[in-house]
Amino acid sequence: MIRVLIADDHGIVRSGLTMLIERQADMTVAAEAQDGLEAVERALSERPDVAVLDVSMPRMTGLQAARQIRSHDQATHVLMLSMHEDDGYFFEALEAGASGYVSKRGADSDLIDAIRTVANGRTFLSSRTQGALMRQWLEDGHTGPRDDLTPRELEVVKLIAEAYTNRQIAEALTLSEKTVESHRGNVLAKLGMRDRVELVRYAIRRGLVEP
Amino acid sequence: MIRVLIADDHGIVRSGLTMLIERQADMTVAAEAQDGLEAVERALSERPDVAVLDVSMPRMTGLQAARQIRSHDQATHVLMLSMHEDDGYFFEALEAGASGYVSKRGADSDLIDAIRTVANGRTFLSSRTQGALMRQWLEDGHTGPRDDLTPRELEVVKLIAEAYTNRQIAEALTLSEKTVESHRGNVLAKLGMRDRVELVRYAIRRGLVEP
DNA sequence: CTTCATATGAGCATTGTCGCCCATCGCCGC
DNA sequence: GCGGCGATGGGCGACAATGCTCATATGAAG
Repeated sequence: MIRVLIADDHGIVRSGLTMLIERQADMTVAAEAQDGLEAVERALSERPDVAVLDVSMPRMTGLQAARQIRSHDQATHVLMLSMHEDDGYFFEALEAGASGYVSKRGADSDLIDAIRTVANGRTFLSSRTQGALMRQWLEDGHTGPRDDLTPRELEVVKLIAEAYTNRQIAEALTLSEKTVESHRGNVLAKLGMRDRVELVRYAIRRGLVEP
Repeated sequence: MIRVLIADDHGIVRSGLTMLIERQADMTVAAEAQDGLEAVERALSERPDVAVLDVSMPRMTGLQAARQIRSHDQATHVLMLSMHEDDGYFFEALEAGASGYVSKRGADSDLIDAIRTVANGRTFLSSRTQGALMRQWLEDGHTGPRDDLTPRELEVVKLIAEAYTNRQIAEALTLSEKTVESHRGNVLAKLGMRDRVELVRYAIRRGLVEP
């Protein structure tokens, strides 16, 4: 019996998913959550085989929740549910430890197949595009490291996205303002961005901070 | 028997809604559609009692579809389904001829109640907030403020969150940079914020832009 | 041992942002 | 018609952010 955790902030969607899963002979819904934080709590207490997480949820995104769950419990496999198949969260989801990525646009059978696949410890991709992307991602040696950014740079980006000024970041990290500017400048160059506004969007996409 | 049309671009959501409705003794799903245009076609051919339309769909939004359906067939009542209860589409939905507005965040029983309510030609509101808004809307003769922000200010905020500089916004809107700064300044004051970084987060929270 | 990445920091010039005050115009409600 | 608000803009000053170049120390990788 595959025990599944459902996390989605839309009650109606949750009901639909639950009915879908309960209709399968080999699956049962172990818990439901209506936001990311609750998803992490329920995942750690219920220890389901599969956690189905919506990408976008209040309090904590699906990406952040996936990181939390995977870092505490490798036995729970994460299946990410997204609105659009072409959104930018695909790679981030894999880096956050997700074993599968399914679009809500897909058929319900896709979701069921995906749950069975990731429950067995394998990886599920919902579209051909993503299959190609995945192969490229693996070939590029992205198997271990998760970032272009160094830990220090990540810290700075996080604070920038929290609306800290360079000076405030310098104080918070006990650095010179100049050093903060260096890190920020290096990050902008690495990501091909122009200003902190783009960085904020990046940080939110990556689930580094909450909107 | 209440005959229902389901229109949503997310297959998994469609399945959930269909199961939910088919489980009711007095309802049946007469048709499904995966975008707005198809929703109009199916509504006009099947003439369901209730058309449940997602606000955001490809090819034609739920709002446009509602207008089309209502202008051709007053017998079909439209129930609008939205992602967030606080999005700006509430008033527009009513103006487009919707008889009800339900958030996907609500419980499944809300949706079922809403379908029965609008099938009887009455109006359904899914949340207390919307009840209050509705009363105000009726009292004000639908001059309802959906935000603290004026339309112009919303435009500017949107562009700020898209990483436009003041100068670029001025060009895009054919304005002076000074005017853009005025709008931005007024918005910052209204929302009690300090800089554009906070505005970006606000805009993303509000769903004005994608991260 | 040398090379490379990371972290740290400076100087200087340019551009962007923000706060504050002000003015005009048009529209709407009383 | 008066008063308020929204949209439009100007001016000025202070501060923040960005670009560019450069320098140093450290530790890991070769």
